[in-house]
This record gives sequence, C-alpha cells and structure tokens, in this order.
Amino acid sequence: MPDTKIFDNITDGEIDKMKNCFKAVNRKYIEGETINNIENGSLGIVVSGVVEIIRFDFDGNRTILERINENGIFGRLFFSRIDEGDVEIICLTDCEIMFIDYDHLTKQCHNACSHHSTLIRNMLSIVSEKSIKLSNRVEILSQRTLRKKLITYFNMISKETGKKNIVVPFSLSNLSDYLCVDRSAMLREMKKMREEGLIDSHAKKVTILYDQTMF
Amino acid sequence: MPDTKIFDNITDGEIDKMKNCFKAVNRKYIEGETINNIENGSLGIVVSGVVEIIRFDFDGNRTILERINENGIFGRLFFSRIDEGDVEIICLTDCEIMFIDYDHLTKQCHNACSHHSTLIRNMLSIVSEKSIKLSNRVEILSQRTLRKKLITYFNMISKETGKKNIVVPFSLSNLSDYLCVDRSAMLREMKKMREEGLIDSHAKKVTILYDQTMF
DNA sequence: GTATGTCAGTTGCAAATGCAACTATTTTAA
DNA sequence: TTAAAATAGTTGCATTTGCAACTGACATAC
Repeated sequence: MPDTKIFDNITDGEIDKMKNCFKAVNRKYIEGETINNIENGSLGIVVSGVVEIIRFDFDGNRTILERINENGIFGRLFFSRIDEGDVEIICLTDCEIMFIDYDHLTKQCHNACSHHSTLIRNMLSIVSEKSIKLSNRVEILSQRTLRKKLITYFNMISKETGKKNIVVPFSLSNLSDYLCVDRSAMLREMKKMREEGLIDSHAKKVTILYDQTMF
Repeated sequence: MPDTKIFDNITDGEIDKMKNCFKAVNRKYIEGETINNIENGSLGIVVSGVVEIIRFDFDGNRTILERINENGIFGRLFFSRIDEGDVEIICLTDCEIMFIDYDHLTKQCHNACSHHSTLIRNMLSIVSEKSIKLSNRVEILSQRTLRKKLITYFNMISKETGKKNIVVPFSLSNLSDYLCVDRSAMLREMKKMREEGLIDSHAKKVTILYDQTMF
C-alpha cells in the first residue's frame, strides 16, 4: 500500500481554505530537536522528515516506540501513557510538521468544504497504514526470544525490499532500543547466528542465509 | 473515546442500500468457532461478540495478538504474517461478523450513496480506536521485564475502570499468552509481588497496592 | 460417581538475557 | 589534525525467565 498524503486529490486552492478551516499550523524543526507542547486533541502529520517516539524509563532504558516517516501521524491520542514515564518526540532529520485539530478534522464542517470528504478518506488511509505498522511492531515484540525478534525484524525488512541483503535503518544500538532488548545481548545473539551460518553481518549490513520459509 | 459503530448516524433504509453497494455479508459463528477463508481485501467488523487473533508458533507457543470486542475490526491487511506461522481468528463467544470489501468502502462510490461519507467518517473513528489499542499493546510488550509488563497491564485496566481492584478479563493462562511470557514465570512473579506487598491477588482478582504514580 | 479437562499454583533446573566494564573502530566537531 | 563522541564488538557474571513436571481445585461430560 503506497503512502497516502493528507491532501491527495485536493487542489491547492482548496487546501488553503481547508487549512484555515481546521486550524492547521505548520512548524519546522531542525535535526535533533524535540517536539513539545502538543495539545491533547492535536494531531501531528509529518510533512517532511523523520521523527521518533522515544520513551525513557525510570530505570534508564530507552525505547523507540515508533519511527514515523513522511506522511505518518502521531499525537497524544496514540500514546496513552505520555504522562507516565517520559515520552519524547524527536526529529531525526530536519522536519516539517503540520498540526491539526483532530475533532475539526473528523466532525462535519460548518463551512461544508467540498473536499472535506476527500480529506477524511485520505486520513482513513493514513490511519490504516499506521495500524498496519503497529501490528507489525506487535508481531516483532510478541516474539519470545531475542533470536526470533531479530529474525522477524529482518524478514520484514527483507520483505519490503525483496532482497536478502538488508541494511538496518537504525544504528545497532538503536535497533536494540527498537527491539526492546539489551544491546550487548543482541550483538551476542547476532554473533551466534553468524557462527551458525544463519546470517552474515557487518555492522548494519545483514545478509539473510537462513531459509525464510521456516519463519 | 466511545466505541463508534460502522453505521452510526445512517438510517436503516440507507444501510440496506449501502450494504448492497459494497457487498457486505453478515455471518454468524458459535462460541469456539474459527473464522476461515478471509479474502485478502476483506475487512471483518465484529457486530456482536468477541474474537481473538491467535498465533501458534512453530515451537508451540500460543500468542494472543489481539482481542477484538464489539465494533472492532480485523483483516489480513492488519496481520502481515498470516502466511507465516499459523494465525487463527477464534470466536470467544457467539459472534456476528460483517465482512465488507475494503476497497469498495474507501473508494468513491459510483452510486453516490448520500451517506457514504458518514460511513468513511465512522470507519476513520474505528480504525483510530484500533490504532490506540495497538499502541497500548506496544506499550506493554516494550516493557523489559515480566514485572513491568504486568504493572503496565494492570495500570491500563485500572485506568479504564478507575479502580485499584481489577478483574483480569483473561484466564491467567491466557494472560501469559497475551503478555508473551511463560505462564509459570508469570505466576512466580505475581507471587513475588504479593510477598513484597505490591499487589494482592487471588486468581484473576488483583488489587493494586503499589504507588501507581511510580510507573 | 467417575473420568476428563481446564485453571491456578508451585518448584528445581537449565538456558537466555541483562548488566557492567571493557576495547576497537568510525564519525563528528573543534 | 586532533580530540571527543558515537558506534560496534566482546566477555564474565548475576539475574531473570523459560521449561518441565508436578499438585490441588473446580467444572463439565459421560
């Protein structure tokens, strides 16, 4: 399923009218900046760039809850526990984010913008894509062992690109934060897999040698 | 956010027309029955009852990927790995499921049903709710220790009901399949937590004694 | 009433994982 | 170009977790 953009099939003129209608605000951030002060009913749409939703636990663990690419969405709505533990939204690259009021977007528009229904349709598509990504995330985290987490993850990347030699889009240190495991334990497991001939790997470059139909 | 129904704010007469329009089919299942033969583009809506999406691993582990209540949705779209491992959709109670063709639902309707946009709006709401549930699931599974998985889960239930004495809606055996941990290890951890005075528990009845602001 | 099955609970032991503390290599910044 | 920081990689040891094999309670079916 290709990425849907929030304003697909809406003319520029209409876009301006609509942005005004549901109080859209665009903001730019630089690489490394943290996105703060998101209101409860506000929805962030990544116009350009990449952001990560990061949780820092009380005991020092860092967890990458989500990585959100262009056209992805985020908002307090989607991480109920923002108040517990410390959840941060960090820009991995320079970013442009559009914030819109979720209620305005979903509810019937007084001004009866003619393209409002197209917008809702696009939004449905974007949220559906988010659901699929979250389901994939659950699929990985539900694996019982470190090795199976790695294999499930490698398989997903491989499936996307159709290739058996993949480049992990995280540093290995960040990958462990994404898989929610200890970094050294993860590297140890990758070493074992190398020794057993299941994979070949140098840093972020991994080649799948095992039979993918087995997993 | 209250549960939205797919046909909220649409008149009965319209519903019949629309069901025909996007080829909706209702089917009934009895408790324990497995829902099979879901086409790729088909979306299941739980009209009544409760279903679970279960994965059986090659090494015998059972995982409850999702529990879907009334008005929830499921479909191949949402579990990319249905072909790998063995994913089953099981009715926990007698169920009525409406299957609809996802593309028909999202695309512009030739017949220009007047309420089609209301339907899309409802659908957006349903998918958003699913996303929130999946985010919560990630929140639980991303916890590094068994104890923190339990605490995160207990806190969520407690938050929903506003009470500190909760009744887990799973058998403890199924809870371990939901938290993706070993059953005996989970019971051992609950025992420890009881001994440390963090909780009180007898079977599925758990009382939270720890300070919830700590987690 | 007996058998069968599910659920809750327990425990010893083995295996997997986390933690800590390193070294080596590569990148980035001054 | 050198220093500092981030990344990759390794390993010993402690802890957590999984596995297996039990027991006892309760419910359901025969």
